[in-house]
Amino acid sequence: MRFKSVYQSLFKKYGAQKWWPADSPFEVMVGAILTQNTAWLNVERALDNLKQANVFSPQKIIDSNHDVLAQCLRPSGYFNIKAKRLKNYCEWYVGQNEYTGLKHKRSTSLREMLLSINGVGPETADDILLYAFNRKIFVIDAYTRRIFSRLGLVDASLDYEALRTIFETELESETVVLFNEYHALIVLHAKEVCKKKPVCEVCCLQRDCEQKGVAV
DNA sequence: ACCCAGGGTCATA
DNA sequence: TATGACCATGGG
Repeated sequence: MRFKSVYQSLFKKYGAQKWWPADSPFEVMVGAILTQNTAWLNVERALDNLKQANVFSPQKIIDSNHDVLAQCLRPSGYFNIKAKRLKNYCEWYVGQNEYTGLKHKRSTSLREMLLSINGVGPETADDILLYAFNRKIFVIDAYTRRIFSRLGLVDASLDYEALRTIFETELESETVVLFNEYHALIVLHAKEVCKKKPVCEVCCLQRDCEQKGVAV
C-alpha cells in the first residue's frame, strides 16, 4: 500500500500529466529511443527536425540517408548511434506490419521482441509498451530507483527486472492509467524538486518535510 | 569548467 | 555477473 500512497501524494501535488507527449504511437517510439540518457527538450528539437525534413514515418526513416538523418538528430546527442538505432527499429517495425501487426500480441512476447532489437533496452522497451501499446508495464528509470530507495521501499542495488517485478506486484490491482501517470509523475517530481541541486527528491513525499536534512 | 539528462551496447575479467 | 569505455548535445 506504500507504493500507492506515494502515487497519491504525487498526483495530489501535480495532477494528471497525460503522457506520453506525442501525436501517435510511432512518435512515442521514436521519442523513447531519442530520449535515451538525454534531456527531453533536446529530443523535441530532434523530433521537429525530422518533421521539417519530412522523414517522420517508418519507411521514410528507413529510406533516409544516414548523414541526413543524423543531422536531424543532432540536438538529441549520440546522433550517429541513434540514427542507426532508429533505422534498426523502423526496419523491425515495418517488417511486423507496424502497429496493426503488433497490437494483438501478448505483452510478454511483445516485450521480448522489443528487447531483441539492437538499441532497445529494458527502459526503452517499457516506455514503448506502456505509452505506445498501452500495456500495464511499470517503467523503471534512474529516478525511480533513486527515489524509492531513499524512501526505503526498495534496495537500490536490485537490477531492472527485479525492481519492475516489485512495482508490478505491489500495484497488481491498479489500472494501466495509473501506471501511465505514475512514471510521468516520478519524472516530473525529480525535475521539479531538485532544480536547486540539493538532491532531495524525497522531501516533499514525506510528512512535515521542511526541506531539511532529508537529502542523502 | 563541471555535471547531468526520461540508456544501451560492447569489450574485458 | 559486473564493471568500464563509449556514444555527444545542450542547460544549469
